[in-house]
Amino acid sequence: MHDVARRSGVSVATVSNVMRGRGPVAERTRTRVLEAIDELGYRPNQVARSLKVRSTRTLGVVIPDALNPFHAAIALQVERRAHHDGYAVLVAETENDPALEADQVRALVGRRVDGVIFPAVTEGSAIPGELLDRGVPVVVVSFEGRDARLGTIDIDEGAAMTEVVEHLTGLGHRRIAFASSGQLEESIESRPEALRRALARHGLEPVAMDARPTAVCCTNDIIAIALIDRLERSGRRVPDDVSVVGFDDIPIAAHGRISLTTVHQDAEQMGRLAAELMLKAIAAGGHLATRVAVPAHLIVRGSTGPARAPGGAG
Amino acid sequence: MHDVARRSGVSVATVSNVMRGRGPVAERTRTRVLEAIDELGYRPNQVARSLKVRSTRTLGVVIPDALNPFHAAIALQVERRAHHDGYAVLVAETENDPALEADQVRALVGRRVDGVIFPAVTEGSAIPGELLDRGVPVVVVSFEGRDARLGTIDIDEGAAMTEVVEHLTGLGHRRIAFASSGQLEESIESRPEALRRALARHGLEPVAMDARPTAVCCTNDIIAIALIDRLERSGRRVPDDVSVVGFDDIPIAAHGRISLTTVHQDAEQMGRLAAELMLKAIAAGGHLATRVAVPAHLIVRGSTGPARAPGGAG
DNA sequence: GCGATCTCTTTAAACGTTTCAACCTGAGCC
DNA sequence: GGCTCAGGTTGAAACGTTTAAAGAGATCGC
Repeated sequence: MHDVARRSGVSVATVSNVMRGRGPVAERTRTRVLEAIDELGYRPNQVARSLKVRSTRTLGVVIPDALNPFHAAIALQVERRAHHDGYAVLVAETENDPALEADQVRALVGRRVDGVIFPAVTEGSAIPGELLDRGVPVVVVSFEGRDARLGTIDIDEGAAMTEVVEHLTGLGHRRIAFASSGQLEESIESRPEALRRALARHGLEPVAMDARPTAVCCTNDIIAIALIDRLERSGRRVPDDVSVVGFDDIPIAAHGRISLTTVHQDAEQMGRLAAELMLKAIAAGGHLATRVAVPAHLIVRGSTGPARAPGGAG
Repeated sequence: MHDVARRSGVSVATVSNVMRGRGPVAERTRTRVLEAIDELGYRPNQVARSLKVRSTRTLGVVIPDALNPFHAAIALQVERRAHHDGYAVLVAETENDPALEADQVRALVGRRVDGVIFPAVTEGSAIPGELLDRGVPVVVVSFEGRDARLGTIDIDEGAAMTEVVEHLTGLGHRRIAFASSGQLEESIESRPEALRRALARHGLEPVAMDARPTAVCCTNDIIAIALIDRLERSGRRVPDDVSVVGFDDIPIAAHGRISLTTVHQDAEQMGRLAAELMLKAIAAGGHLATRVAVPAHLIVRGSTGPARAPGGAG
């Protein structure tokens, strides 16, 4: 910047003015400065700027697993929307490990991100609260409101699970199980609870996986698809022997050979909304606690079918 | 930091010393400072530090499509490795759009990333060169060396395609096509060329998709899997009517219902290598132009089978 | 008892911006 | 001609760190 100033015979303050487009600057000067800028290939140093204006124009996205297309899609949308407004995004993986999550968030705080988005927050985590205490706006996409100060993209899991249960019971299923990744640390999991409640309304209870369920609901599509593979490799056909339902509706779920009955969520919309909420909160200079609900509904495909021997043993 | 200094009755320089763990500091002082630090919940401002030390400890990862699990896996590994060394990663999506790519890279330069990694670089892009000119180390994962100054994770597509062609011709296929995403802008695509050369060695030439090929090689697994779906929805069975081979070996390819014959690449290893190359280059203070080759080899699964009527018409 | 030598600590100048207040320079006005 | 006033421009102080160089006590040898 000094070089540009020297070369165009003005002060750095003026250069700053033309870069920022504010403050009055004579047309002649402006063009002279602009020339100098591209002769020198000058690119303003955002870190200096960040230091001065106390804003990094950077968002943190804390994601449990970038390989889950649902999470990836949300993160992608956030990135797009953020880039559009001149924000960059720092992604941090947690691998579902609370210690790593804490570590990552610490790093983000150190880097002074302007806000952090959790595309999937773990149930008991105190992290968002800590961020809010530090004055960092937070938006989570989550099943239900928690700390009132944070932005929430709400998905109505209860309603979705009700649809699932009605579909399944309508097909004659009574022994229904819930499946999630083994290393699930009672985290993220509001879903088994939602299922339990929906079943209860039909006088049912979830059964264990080794109780030969005729249908199983999975915590997400990845698990569901893996389960189908496991079942079929061990000789049980889906949906003839057992029905499987997923959650998220990732792209592969619609593939003819997979044809997974699942709960559809609009990841693109959710990501965009999350980013917009965040951007708005930042612009408003504070935590605007908003909650926006997005619908989720069942899509019936080929992985669910009539129960084999309704109510009977396997 | 001033607060910490005041509270513990020392100068900011001393606080800095204890934070950085360098310079001699008396045990008594150190503990006093540490106490003050956590009483105040002080977190050093990395942006100020970055400005001073002229290093942001941040890497840029420029990725065409975060929804492609192969790219996502590489990015993920980079993030892990980088985090391990105290680096953060800024991800930028290009959506295969050169203009957006340029824009994103400009943003990264403005933010003074210490290096940028391209998990998949577009063929004609001048971008890496520009970065190198600015003194920003670059590593690309790519098919062949280009600018000698950049780090390259090399994959031997020629050898892989040779395996593919041998497998296919061994099954009696002679009319073999190549398929890639429609909006492919002759970018990334060294693969059709590699296929062409491998075929030539058997006296064959690729045919067009509408010439009723008996086998088709896809530019990646996503395309291959989508192709299978399209074919089957239009009544042609895979592999009975047409064989399909992919590239990358993303996780779903191994699923029993998909069972895609494909070229396996170790994304995890590639990501890790890319990150390590970069970290090493940064530590060495320059562009250490290294090329590390990773093997890629064919995995035969169920999506390829004997040609129907060898050499004959569909 | 006095300089030399340690060990620990502080002073102050960066790093590259932004921004506020102050400063010019003409022009317009009476 | 002196006044105000507006448009342009600039000086300099931040922002929160790091780090080289200088300082301040102790300790020690003689």
